[in-house]
Amino acid sequence: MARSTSFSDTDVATAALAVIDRDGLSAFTMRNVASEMGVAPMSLYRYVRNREHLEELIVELLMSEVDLTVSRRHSWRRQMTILIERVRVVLETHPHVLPLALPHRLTSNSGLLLSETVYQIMTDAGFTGAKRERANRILMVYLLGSIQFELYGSLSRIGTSGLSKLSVDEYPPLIESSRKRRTTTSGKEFLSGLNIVLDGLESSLSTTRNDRAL
Amino acid sequence: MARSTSFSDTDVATAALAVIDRDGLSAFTMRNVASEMGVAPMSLYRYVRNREHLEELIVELLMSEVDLTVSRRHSWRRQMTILIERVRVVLETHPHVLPLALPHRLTSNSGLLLSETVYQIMTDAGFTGAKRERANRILMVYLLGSIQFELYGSLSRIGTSGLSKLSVDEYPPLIESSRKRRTTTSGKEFLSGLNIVLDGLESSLSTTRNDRAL
DNA sequence: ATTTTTAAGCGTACTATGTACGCTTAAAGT
DNA sequence: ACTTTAAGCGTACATAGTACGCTTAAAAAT
Repeated sequence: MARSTSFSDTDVATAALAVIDRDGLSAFTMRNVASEMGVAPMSLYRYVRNREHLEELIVELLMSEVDLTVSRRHSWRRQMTILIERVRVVLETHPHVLPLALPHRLTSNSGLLLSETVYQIMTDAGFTGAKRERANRILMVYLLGSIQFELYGSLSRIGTSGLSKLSVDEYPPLIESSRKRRTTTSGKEFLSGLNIVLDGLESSLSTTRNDRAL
Repeated sequence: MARSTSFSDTDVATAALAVIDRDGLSAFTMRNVASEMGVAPMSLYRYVRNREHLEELIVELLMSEVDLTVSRRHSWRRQMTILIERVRVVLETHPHVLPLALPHRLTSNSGLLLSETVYQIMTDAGFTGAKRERANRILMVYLLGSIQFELYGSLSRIGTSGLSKLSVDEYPPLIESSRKRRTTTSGKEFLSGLNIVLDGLESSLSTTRNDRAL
């Protein structure tokens, strides 16, 4: 009965993501995103309720980039490794978004789908009841913690060497390069650590009681 | 040769922490903190360079609350459990500060001391070289991830706002799990998960190769 | 083709916040 | 009492989110 919308949720999120990837998180303002879309600042509010809503759209877009299909022919460990590694890769591709992604990941539909997939793999692997709950939690915790560790851990190391006053947003190329230098290493560390966690989970699968003495 | 300072770093951080604990993170503004200290907004800048500096002071204060002394008579698992649990308890006591604590934890002196203590325990436990690095990383990752998970991640916390829009048919296992989470204390989950991680680490201690087939 | 309807698009403006600048003044040492 | 230096702060500005309401384009109805 009236004009149709010019932008989809994805369009808006894509524009915002472009701004963040290009100019850093501090450049993520409603005004900049609107400018990226070629509209006036207030026009953006025809598509999002507020900034937080826009953040949700961004995370939704991000998480939807993760391919959730895994062949069931693989062992559950391999399935899990493939899946979690994919998330890590996607998030590492957009390093500046991480501080947004963490708080919003579970309110996003795609985030829930990821959890759901992890859950499914654990179920097929034979985890049930409390063990499944715990396994699911540990895996998400490991994923979250690793991402966090890479993000702030490596940056603060730079800071120690005398660049601490530089913010991520002010010197994106510097941060970028240091990140790339560490990526292959951190990728190995990530998988190695994941294996340890999977070891622990695997042994819990065959144990009757896990509340061993501390 | 002139007037002496009225406030120490700790004084300032304490005031800021009081504001955050009482009124939440959104109330953490330079003006509010100054008001809490009984001075004008700009007076605060005699004690901190900027807001980020103040954030560092807060985290420093927080982490210094963690008692790092652990009896070496205990097994390394128990020592580690005690230590990490203490951190969790402290952070849980100031839930609103978490979003600040995560980015700043490694720039804080106390944060580094914690890492060192963990490192010491792992060394005494017989971890060396790459295994020790990995073990240390995994433990910090687990701690960070768990805190993050409790803050943003638990589905029960999202409650109505996040899950209500999802039909039960779409995500049955997740709904089921969020129900169970309400009955379990996060502390128990935390320790249970930590045990799994420690299981994995313990087995890595006796294994020559950990790059098992994926 | 004309009219009607409804939302797209946006100019204006207000609020909250961080903080630069520079003046005033209190207090510590002489 | 005097000098010195930083504590304390009033003023002011830039940035960012966003409420409000007007204008207008485009789709539906006639």
